[in-house]
Amino acid sequence: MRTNAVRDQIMETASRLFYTQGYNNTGINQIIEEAGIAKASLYQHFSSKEELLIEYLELAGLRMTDMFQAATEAHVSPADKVIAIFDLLDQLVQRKTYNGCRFLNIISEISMENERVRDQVKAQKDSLRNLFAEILKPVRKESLADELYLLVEAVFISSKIYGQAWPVETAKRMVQKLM
Amino acid sequence: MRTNAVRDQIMETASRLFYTQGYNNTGINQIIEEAGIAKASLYQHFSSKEELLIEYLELAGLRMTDMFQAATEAHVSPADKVIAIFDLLDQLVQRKTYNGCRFLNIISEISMENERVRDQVKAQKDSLRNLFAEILKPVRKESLADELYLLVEAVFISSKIYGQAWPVETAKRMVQKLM
Amino acid sequence: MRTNAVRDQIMETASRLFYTQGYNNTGINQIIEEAGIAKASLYQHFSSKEELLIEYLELAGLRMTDMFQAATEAHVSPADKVIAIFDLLDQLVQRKTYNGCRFLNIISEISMENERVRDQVKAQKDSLRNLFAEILKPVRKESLADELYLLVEAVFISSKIYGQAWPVETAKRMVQKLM
Amino acid sequence: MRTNAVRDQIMETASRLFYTQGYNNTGINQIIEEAGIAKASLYQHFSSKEELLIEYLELAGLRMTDMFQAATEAHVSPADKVIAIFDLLDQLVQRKTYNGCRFLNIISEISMENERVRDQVKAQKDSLRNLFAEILKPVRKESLADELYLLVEAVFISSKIYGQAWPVETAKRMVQKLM
DNA sequence: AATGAATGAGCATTCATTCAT
DNA sequence: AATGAATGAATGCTCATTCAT
Repeated sequence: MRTNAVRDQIMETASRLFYTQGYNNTGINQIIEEAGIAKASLYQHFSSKEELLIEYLELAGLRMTDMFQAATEAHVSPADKVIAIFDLLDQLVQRKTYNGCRFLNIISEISMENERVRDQVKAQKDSLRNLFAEILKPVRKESLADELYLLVEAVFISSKIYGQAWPVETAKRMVQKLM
Repeated sequence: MRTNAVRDQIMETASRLFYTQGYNNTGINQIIEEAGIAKASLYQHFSSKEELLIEYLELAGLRMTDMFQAATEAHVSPADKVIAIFDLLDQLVQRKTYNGCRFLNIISEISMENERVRDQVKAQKDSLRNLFAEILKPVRKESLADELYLLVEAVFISSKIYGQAWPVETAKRMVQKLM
Repeated sequence: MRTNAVRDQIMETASRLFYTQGYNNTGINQIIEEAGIAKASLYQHFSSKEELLIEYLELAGLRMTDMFQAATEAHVSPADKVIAIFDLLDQLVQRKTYNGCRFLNIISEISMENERVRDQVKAQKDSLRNLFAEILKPVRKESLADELYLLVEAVFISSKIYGQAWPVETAKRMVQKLM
Repeated sequence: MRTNAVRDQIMETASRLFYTQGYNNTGINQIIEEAGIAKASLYQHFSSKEELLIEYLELAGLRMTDMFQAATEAHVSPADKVIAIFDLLDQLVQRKTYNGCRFLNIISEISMENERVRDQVKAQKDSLRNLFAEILKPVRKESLADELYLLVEAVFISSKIYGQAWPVETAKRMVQKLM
């Protein structure tokens, strides 16, 4: 699969709109208009709006996984790696453009019967749980992994609700206690 | 003001559909069809779909607050009260019909610029945080309140993603550690 | 038919709204709301919205005829009577609340196939033509009557379009020439 | 930009219906049905019903202006040109399909607060006043222009009310007197 | 005489998708 | 590969009118 400028442009536009406005609130017309392409061109590259959604989740998943992975690599000790992840999280949720976790947003918009979407979300969340598990394996604290994972979810969602710093700060304190 | 059967029937139908399918995926047409009433009858009782949403959130908020409150009242010690809340949570998220927290679902569907909805969600979440704070006041552990709140959110959302028991069980273990 | 406060209140409200907003742009709901009565009460007094319209035209016709008649009575000579009519017209079309002639407005809103409405409009316009004819009879200038009538219509409609004084002033000049 | 058959078909249908039934009494559904197209196709060409109205007025304005202009061109003297205009008017208002002046009909249907519509109407009427003014300039009788304009309006509106020939005949007699 | 509740038909508009070129 | 035009189905909402009390 070669790189394709038009396809990338569509994906980039759709991603931005899906995140800032939500999937259901974003129409095909807005996507093609802001991407500057014809409607039929979109359907040449993506067979349906749902296909666009799946790929959006794939892409967002890769990027998010990379970010978390990268954040840990500058550190050696498991504790420092964990802290680095929560520092990254801190940055993410305090951005002005923060509008919640892409995956948590989607599962509230899409019926849970939609297996493809649900699997994408699960896969992404599993990768985070695995990251924690691998970090904690050397110190035999794998059982902590899902606890930390829960805190990440808590931060994602409550930061969106309140638009304030206390949720991530509270979570960080909890991390200290738990480790 | 007598009870109004039609109005209640509309609200009940809308509530069920908003919860099981989501707000955006539920059309007025489906509501009136399943409620067995005429379209104009719906608009006689609710001035808009958004009004229906607001009242749905109000109602759900009252019920949820009552449930949590009631769960604590059978117990005396703060620790027992807290445990009772997480036991209730356990029951909720393991129901077959569980489809996430109504409030977390909505904030992912509705633009955050919608102040009325946002305020409803915040109010509901604040009431939970207050409940924890009041429970913990006698033992001077108010600082724990928001930590417990975060765990509740984590359980709500990750239970929806995974449809499994481990998130709530993990959270309960964390509660033990934290208290 | 005794006087009836409720009925009069409905008629007064409907008249005001029909004139300021137009017949089609005025809903039954707005009428009953602003009149402060129940919907079924309106239908107790008027069998349909069209009935309301007919009576509105009757009432407006009576008032308008009276006004023109009254304006002439302070004068003796036909010329002065005619001038008095155009002076009254001048006042009417320069009011801030002027929104065109009620009858001309209606015939553009209602299908011409509606005989009842059409007859009301014709009757009103005929009464004005007759007034001019009777004024001019003593001086054997009945043929002028319809010319003056045309000028009145011209003033009504062009004043509405332009919202300025020149149409009525121009018409007055024409009257001088013609007499 | 090629001619567009569908667009023209929509415009033609809308024009016919707006004229014969009025703007408010013509629904989008009737337009698409009689034009034989899908609803979304209409909205591909016209962004709203109001847009359809504006274009209808533009088109009608061009045609009307052309007709009046053309009527004068066969004549040389100002007097003959003026007479030619009233002869054309005579033809127009005596057509079986005559249902009033499109512009006068619209201003009674649409709120005067609608600037776009009001401007269209004024522009059309101004063009007629200008035509008279230019015709009369060579003989230094520009002051007559608005008098003649008023007579045209009077003919338009009273012909609609009565559906008879006397209004235009009366107006023609007045023109003779005035010139 | 008066009412609040209920209705069927209609409104203008937008949706994701497909077709012919 | 790319397009503009076309579509059927659905959207949320309003209309004038009627009914049961």
